[in-house]
Amino acid sequence: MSRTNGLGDLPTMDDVAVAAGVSRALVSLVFRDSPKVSAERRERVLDAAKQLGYRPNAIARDLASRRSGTVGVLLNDLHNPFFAGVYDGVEMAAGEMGLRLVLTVSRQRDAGEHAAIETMLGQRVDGMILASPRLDTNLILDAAAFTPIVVVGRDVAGPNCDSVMTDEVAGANLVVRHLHALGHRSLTHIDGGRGAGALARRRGVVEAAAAVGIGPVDIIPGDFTESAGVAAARELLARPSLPTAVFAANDLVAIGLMTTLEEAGVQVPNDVSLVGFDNTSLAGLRHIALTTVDQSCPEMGHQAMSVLRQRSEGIRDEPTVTLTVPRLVTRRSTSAPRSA
Amino acid sequence: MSRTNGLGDLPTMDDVAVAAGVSRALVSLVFRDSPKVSAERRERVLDAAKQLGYRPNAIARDLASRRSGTVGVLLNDLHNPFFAGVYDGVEMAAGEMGLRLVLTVSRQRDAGEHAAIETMLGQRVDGMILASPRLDTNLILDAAAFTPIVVVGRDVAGPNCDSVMTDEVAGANLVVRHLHALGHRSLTHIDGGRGAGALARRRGVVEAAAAVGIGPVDIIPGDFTESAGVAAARELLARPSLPTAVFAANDLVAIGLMTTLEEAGVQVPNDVSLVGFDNTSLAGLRHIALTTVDQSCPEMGHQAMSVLRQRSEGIRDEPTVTLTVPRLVTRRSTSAPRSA
DNA sequence: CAGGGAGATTAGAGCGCTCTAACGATGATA
DNA sequence: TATCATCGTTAGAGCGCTCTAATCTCCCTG
Repeated sequence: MSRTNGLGDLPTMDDVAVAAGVSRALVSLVFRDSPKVSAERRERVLDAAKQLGYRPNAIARDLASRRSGTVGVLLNDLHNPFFAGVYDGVEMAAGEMGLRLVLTVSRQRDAGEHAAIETMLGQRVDGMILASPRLDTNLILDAAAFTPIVVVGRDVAGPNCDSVMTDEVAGANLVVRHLHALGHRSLTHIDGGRGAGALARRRGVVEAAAAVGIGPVDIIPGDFTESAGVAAARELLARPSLPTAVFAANDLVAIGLMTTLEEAGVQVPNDVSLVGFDNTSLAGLRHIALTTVDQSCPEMGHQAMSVLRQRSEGIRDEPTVTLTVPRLVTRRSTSAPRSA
Repeated sequence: MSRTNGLGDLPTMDDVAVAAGVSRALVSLVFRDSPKVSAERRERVLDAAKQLGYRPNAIARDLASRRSGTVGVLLNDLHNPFFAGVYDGVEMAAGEMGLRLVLTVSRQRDAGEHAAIETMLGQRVDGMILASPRLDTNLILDAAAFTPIVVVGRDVAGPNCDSVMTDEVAGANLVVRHLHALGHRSLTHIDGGRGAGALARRRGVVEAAAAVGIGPVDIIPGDFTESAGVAAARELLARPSLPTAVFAANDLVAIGLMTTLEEAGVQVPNDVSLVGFDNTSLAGLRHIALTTVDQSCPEMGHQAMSVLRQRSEGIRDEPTVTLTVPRLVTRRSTSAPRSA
């Protein structure tokens, strides 16, 4: 993109000022909705602006005012409805607060995340919300030295950096108790690997299982993608016998599992009960009907914006981790084990 | 977000210049990777910059250089995987061309779209890609007076404005011929309403149906959402008899239909064959297995960026509509009608 | 009618960078 | 030795706005 538009130069505030016969400062006041402009002048300025097709240059405004008025939002994977949910909440809160948002997508690559964060810092965003980043905690904290950061879905609290996430332990507890109540006495967990919150989730599963007396949890490594679910299913199918219940790292993984298992003739939930995490729109599809944990993505997004504002207004000082309360959503992918 | 970060002021290029004992102009050259800087000076500057934690201010750079180097991308609905696909293509092309992207999401509201476009114009983006906008054509063309625009999924060609979309007529043809070949002799179409491309799609359906001799197409109004599918299904269920085949405006609508029909005990495809459009990731889920039309979202996104670059480099001058070739993806939601 | 505000308007100095034109130093050329 | 490119470097004028402090009106008060 070498030239801008081939349409000549756009009118500036000075042009409007001349056309309206006032000073540039007055035009500036008009466009910032200042109450100290007389109705008559305001109208004259707006007329002139419309006449010229003037539109304030946000770049110049941001430079002169030394603040961008924007919050950067980093989403990891546009294909995962989890992020759409989080973004909904962020956007709603931003609207309430009159903030602009700058969205970037890192496509699940660490390098992409880092580059995206650097770009936002260069943009001088007034704050950043990182949704389920995979990036190294230290690199995130480094960035937090320049602008307040709120991380969603993972515990990265530190100086100038807060977190908003679900109470993973409580969530895992809900799942384990649900399966236990159905009669399951063993459990396989597909791990989320380096995905945000995966560690806490796994720890929660192990603890909860121990608490209700379900033997050592069988853990299969994975990540947060559908293909991890497919891979895990293949591994399970290669074994002499299937587990009665599988708790996947998230919905996407669960769907990969479900698909692959059913292709192999395994019935869900008759042969294997399946639980996901996130309660994405996918889980709710009647055809999937996945039992899962709702961590209220929009609420997390909304909270993230609130925390960010509190921090940048100085109300908040100590690093905090805000936990949302998870909720079990029971659907048709879980039932009593065949043996029971 | 009143104050920036409470961390004091960030170092500027001047600070780096002083620290390195050179002029600001030289520092500027270094950060723009100019070949005319001696290796020794370059290193000295980079050292000083690292020392100070300097990061170029993109806002100032953009203002001084009179170009933002960014392309604005407007996505309608983050929950529809269609947009994730288009974005993938846009991002890939932007990466190849070394352009920054600014993403905005309008959440299916016309007012949101308009505001988002205004914001991007204020940002002085070097171009805009609008994915399936619902906005009035004239408003889009107005915006095109300020910066080149490429519209994806809808025909809005005009001065400084191009379109990239699937050959809707060909797509509709594929579907109609597929259903006809299976033995269907009547067809119901759920319309996409004001959604991008819906008009062309409907026209294609009607024409193709006439061409193969399938009677007048039964058209039910709707839009591009899952709930439109639910509503359409309710309407169908209220009738004395069901159609043998339904072609939904897109995958989301088809899924809404499928869910609601099956809840009512109707079997897909035994009782009703169902076809979607977009070949989103949802359609491919084994549990959905929706026959649909692939319009290659990433390819459209990629093409959109190419067209945009051609236009801003002046290679392209006449408004053009680029068509991608649709492809029928046959899955389990279609079969011969019961009567056949 | 002087004095004092309150309200409306403006001058002017930046914000942090880019970019053109000019500069000094160096070595090649005549 | 004077002349001239060439290369690396720099001075300085903006880019289009914001924002503080000053100014200018107009009206009220005593």
